[in-house]
Amino acid sequence: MNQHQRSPGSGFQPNRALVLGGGGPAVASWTAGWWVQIAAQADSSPGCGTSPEPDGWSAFDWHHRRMADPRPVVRSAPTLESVASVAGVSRATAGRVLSGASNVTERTREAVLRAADELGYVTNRAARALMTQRSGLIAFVVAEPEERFFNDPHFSLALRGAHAAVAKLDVQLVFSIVHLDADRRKFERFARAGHLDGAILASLHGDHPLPRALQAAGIPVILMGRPLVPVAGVSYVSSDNVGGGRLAAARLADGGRTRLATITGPRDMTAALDRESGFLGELAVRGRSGLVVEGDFSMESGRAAMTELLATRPDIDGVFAASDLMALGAFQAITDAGRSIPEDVAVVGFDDSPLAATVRPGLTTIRQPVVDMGATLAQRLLRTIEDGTVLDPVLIPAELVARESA
Amino acid sequence: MNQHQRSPGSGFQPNRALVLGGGGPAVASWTAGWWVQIAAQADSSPGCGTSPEPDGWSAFDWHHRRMADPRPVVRSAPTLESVASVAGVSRATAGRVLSGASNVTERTREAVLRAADELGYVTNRAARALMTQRSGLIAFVVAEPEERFFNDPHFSLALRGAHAAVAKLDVQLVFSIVHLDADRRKFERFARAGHLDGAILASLHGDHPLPRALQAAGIPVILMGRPLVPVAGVSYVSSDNVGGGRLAAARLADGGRTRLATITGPRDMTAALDRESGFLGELAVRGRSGLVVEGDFSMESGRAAMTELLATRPDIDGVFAASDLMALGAFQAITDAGRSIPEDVAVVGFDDSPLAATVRPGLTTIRQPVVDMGATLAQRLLRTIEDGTVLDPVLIPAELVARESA
DNA sequence: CGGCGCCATGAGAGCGCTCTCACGATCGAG
DNA sequence: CTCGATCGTGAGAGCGCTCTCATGGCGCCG
Repeated sequence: MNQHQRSPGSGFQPNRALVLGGGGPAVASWTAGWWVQIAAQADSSPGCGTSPEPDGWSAFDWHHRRMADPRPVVRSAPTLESVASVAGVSRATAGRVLSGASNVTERTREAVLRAADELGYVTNRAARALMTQRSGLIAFVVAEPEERFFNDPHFSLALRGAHAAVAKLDVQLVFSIVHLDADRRKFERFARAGHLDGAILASLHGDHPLPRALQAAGIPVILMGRPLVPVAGVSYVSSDNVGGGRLAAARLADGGRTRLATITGPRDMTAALDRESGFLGELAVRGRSGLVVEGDFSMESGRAAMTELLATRPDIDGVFAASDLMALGAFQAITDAGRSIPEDVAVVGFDDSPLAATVRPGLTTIRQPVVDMGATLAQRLLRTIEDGTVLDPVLIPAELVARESA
Repeated sequence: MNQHQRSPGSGFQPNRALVLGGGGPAVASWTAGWWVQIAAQADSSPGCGTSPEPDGWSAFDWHHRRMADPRPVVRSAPTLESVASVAGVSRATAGRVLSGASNVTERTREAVLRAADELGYVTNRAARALMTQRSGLIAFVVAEPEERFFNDPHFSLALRGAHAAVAKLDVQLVFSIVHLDADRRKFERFARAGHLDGAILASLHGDHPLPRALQAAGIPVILMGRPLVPVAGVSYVSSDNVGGGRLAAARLADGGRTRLATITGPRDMTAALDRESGFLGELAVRGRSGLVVEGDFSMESGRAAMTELLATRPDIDGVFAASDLMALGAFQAITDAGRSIPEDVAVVGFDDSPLAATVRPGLTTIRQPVVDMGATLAQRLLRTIEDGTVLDPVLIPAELVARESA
């Protein structure tokens, strides 16, 4: 269906990755402010024309190589010691000032700060971590196949919220996708070895072992979405999926639609189950019922489910898709079947993803404030890290965003 | 335009975040495998009903609090020392085995490995980092406002590629958005303090100071996209934007379109400039010319630009938008103007983002293999970190993906 | 059989920091 | 003026690891 045609390159060169000459010396030998590295064995192999391989190091080799590396690395980052000597005080006192302790004369305080500023001193995190058992690192972990994460704006929006919440603090976000069991074990090792201060876990299917494992390793955890099986001591932040499902049902019913259906998410996630039960529950309250087809939150599954629905019940006139992506898939199926939205079939989605507003007709959907959720997750996790308090789970209200599709 | 309507909550409660009782003890006091934390002052404040604030800690406070925290943290993670004693060897020998050095008898080797396995030993990264000056951390930095990052799939796809490339190694990705100057300084501090091993910088506008700053701090850097101003010792990976622009022009011209225009990206980025010059260059070769309107890669700017173009030259029949998002914006403007795609106006985008295939009509676009680029960036950065070699910049060919819109 | 070299191992010195403890100076109370 | 409390400061002990250097055992050559 799609024709592909290779680009000729700027100068119409042959069909492969181009390597540009120049643009910087091939051998590094630069000098830094307070750090000097000297590239020893040049090996400025000019080629590497095709995709450069990471020549299959294992994690093991990576460190091994470093050890074997004869390159002289001159350390010269300013240390607390040097700050102290410049300021004419002891290391202890300098440390006191820099970590904000009281019990310091204003005079010495100023002297130390001036010295630190002058030297461009920055606390060495490794050393600090070694003492404090705190790394200043929080992980944002997604337990989905990579494609899913990146196709669904949902996760990256949550990541954004978490990043924003953490941005002001001296905490950094480590990003990880943990899909396979091997990934998970690798991540667990990292968490334990890296003194990861805590982790936000998003999109856990079924009874995923990760929360329990991290918990057991003494690492505070918070979940995005209610877990299928509760884990003691692990809190979560979820949107009000049941309420959202209800809103969707009400919207369709109030709009006069009578032959209704829902395309659910994967049944091993509470988000899917709750949206479904909210939808069906609200219909039941109104003395109605609806068809149910299972999807997996992806656009393709939405299209397939809708196609199936249209085949089963050609007179269907209202659909609630448990994600916007599935709703858009449904859009395609409906259009392909020659029907129109919303005249023939009304569609309600879930998420209010950026796409919802841009498609035509605009997608009526249930908004869950994902960015806020991400921020809330980070904030509460920090709280738990700080003093061990495990806050109660939070349910964030969903709201209907009415556009043209229903 | 959009009506909003609040969700009633599962139980039709009032209009605010709901706090659930239960779901885990409010006070943490759990015991870990080899790590015990005891939550001292309970303060299980049940409220936090609205959006919980991070009660304004500075980076400073965060660590200060920790210091002031009287909570007894019993360290009991197995150390190299304990592994050694279990295996009946010295710490040095245990270390040798665990870091893969040779010069160890098979017998002792096995003994150490068994002991390590038994104790669930994991190398303490802080301690290792302190010695090796290597953190095992690589940053993926985006120098854009947050919205941009998250609205444009481009970046997250690159992040995905980088993550994939790094996943096998014992290296973790630190994710950061650096937009404001304050962000940048904070990040620089982190980089220097955290012994960040290297950084991938994406989407730099103009002559951004970050690469130079990191470079000066001795931290290897690689750029996604050619920088406007070259930085000595800093390599990059870019798609062949000029070639891509040419392909777009050729496609439109070959399709018989004669009244052409391009919607460019922001002129402070080479990606935008190169696509534009490729497009105009190819037209020039064919003895033609085209209108130019500047956008900023976002959908909204594409819509605005297209609206402007249609007003200026109502008879326009072919447009090259320098990003898919802008192309979709153009779609809207064209449709809103009552014209049809591709009959009245043909549109070519750039990126082949996931959206391109799903819109109707399908968007003809220039594919740049962003995921691969992300991976390549990570691989080359690792190479530089490893031995100081700065590889030559790489240009990755773009290719035309033909769909219905042109 | 003495001596040389090689090799596996252990002892120990830090990496840069935090934090405890001891010490001298200052101060108010008796 | 003396005594204990208070306070700012310095000395120093590690955190857990890597890596250098010394050591002692063994094989090999002369």
